[in-house]
Amino acid sequence: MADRAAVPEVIWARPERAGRGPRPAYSRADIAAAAVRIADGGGLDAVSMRHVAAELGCGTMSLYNYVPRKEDLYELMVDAVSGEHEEWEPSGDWRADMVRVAHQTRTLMHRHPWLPRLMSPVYGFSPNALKYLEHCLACLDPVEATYGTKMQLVGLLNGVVTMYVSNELATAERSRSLPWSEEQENAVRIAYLGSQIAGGAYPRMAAAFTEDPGPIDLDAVFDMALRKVLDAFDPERGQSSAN
Amino acid sequence: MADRAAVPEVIWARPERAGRGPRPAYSRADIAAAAVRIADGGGLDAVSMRHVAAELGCGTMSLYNYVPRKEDLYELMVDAVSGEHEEWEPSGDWRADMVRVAHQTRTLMHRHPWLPRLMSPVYGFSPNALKYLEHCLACLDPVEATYGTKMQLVGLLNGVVTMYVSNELATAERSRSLPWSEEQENAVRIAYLGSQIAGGAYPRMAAAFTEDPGPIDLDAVFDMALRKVLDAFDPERGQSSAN
DNA sequence: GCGCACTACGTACGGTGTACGTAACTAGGA
DNA sequence: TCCTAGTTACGTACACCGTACGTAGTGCGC
Repeated sequence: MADRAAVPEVIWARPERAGRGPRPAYSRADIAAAAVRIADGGGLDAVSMRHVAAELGCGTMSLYNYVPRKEDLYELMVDAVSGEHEEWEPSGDWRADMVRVAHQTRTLMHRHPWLPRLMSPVYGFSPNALKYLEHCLACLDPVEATYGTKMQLVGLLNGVVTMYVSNELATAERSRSLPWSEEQENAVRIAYLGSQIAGGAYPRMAAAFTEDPGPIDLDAVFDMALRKVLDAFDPERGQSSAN
Repeated sequence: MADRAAVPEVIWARPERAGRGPRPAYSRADIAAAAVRIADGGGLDAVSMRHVAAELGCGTMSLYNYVPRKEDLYELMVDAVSGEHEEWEPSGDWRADMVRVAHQTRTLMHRHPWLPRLMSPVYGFSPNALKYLEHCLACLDPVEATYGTKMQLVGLLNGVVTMYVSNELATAERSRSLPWSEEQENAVRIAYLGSQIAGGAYPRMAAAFTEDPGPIDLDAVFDMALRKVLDAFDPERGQSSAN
């Protein structure tokens, strides 16, 4: 009725079970799980209302009883995998705890490579996101700072992790929808890059690419970036700006 | 013919003008400009092959002579606006230069709010991206570090800027496609958040939201995050990790 | 037990990316 | 100089998308 009207709605605010009518055949968790299963297996682009409905075993339009818009389906998915975040008693060493949080987020994103693309601050208030944030703030209890600053740290850390994993996954995820392999594409791009650099217009880029990088350890690079960000927020280290 | 075969291709490697046949009616720059115009005006989702072709004034399928896949159209767009990056003679103060670069990127993203969504490392080797990277490396000449480390700094800085602007723009961009206003949606979400917090399960979140934030100055927050990241990379400051 | 709100779902519409076929055109090789 | 192969131009068609709408059937609250 007037339910589909142009009034904003947060999916978490509507009850799973309405008072009247027949009892819903699926729970929100069922739906999220189905969508996550599809995304894990076929990439985010495989998540369509039709596919999810088929995976659930119901008609396409029945899904709209549970999920008013596809955007809400995404919100369900993000919340579901956010629930995979393991929590622990804060150790007292906030840096160690935050490193652990970040690593956990990274492995989560490796397990669900579509997650970075859905990472959006507007999903920040789903039930499991609230739990996660509360846990982060608990880990930061030893830090002398306002909650505003702590939220900034969590946000920046999440952002950096998301960025890093996005980069790690970008080519892999991209090649999923392309009719050629990741290696082929890389080879062509590097060949083109080489031809450009050979022109001499980009001397520093040329130097950067002839420089022996040594063995590249993605994990180590990730760790280093992490530590740098945490260093920047450590109140015990000298700082050039007020917090 | 066998040109559309499953062989990877970088759009920058194919010549704008082929030897044979009639001369192309549009340049790559024309096409990129048309797409950018549409995205600026109607959001990234308004960029469809049909719309761009119409904006150019040609048939839909004619576009495919210039742009083999839509993905390449995106690549054209990112490169085009990357060309708006202004360059300057490095000042010798690399921190100041990098701050300037970051601010420029941010204003660029405010001018083209669809840019963050298209920021992908696979687009990193377009002509204007090469120019941009070379300029960044030139600004970092005073820094004693390998090019690898410098590239990491540029990457991390870009990532942080992208993250920040994404967050700034997320709700605004989202509300573009929704049938209600951003304020309405925010009000509903905050109301829900309040109801959750009132439950008492998230004491720190509750404290964070009752804490008087004072006047929030997005520019100042951005500047602070920026400085923290730069601090972390400054070799003249003590550091807890090898570079 | 009546009525109504809810569930279920088929159909249909307007949009998307793009494969394919055809016609016009032009530059290189004979 | 002419021929022909490769390009440009573009209409048609297909599979798929999100979702508005209408119609049954179901079971709770009054």
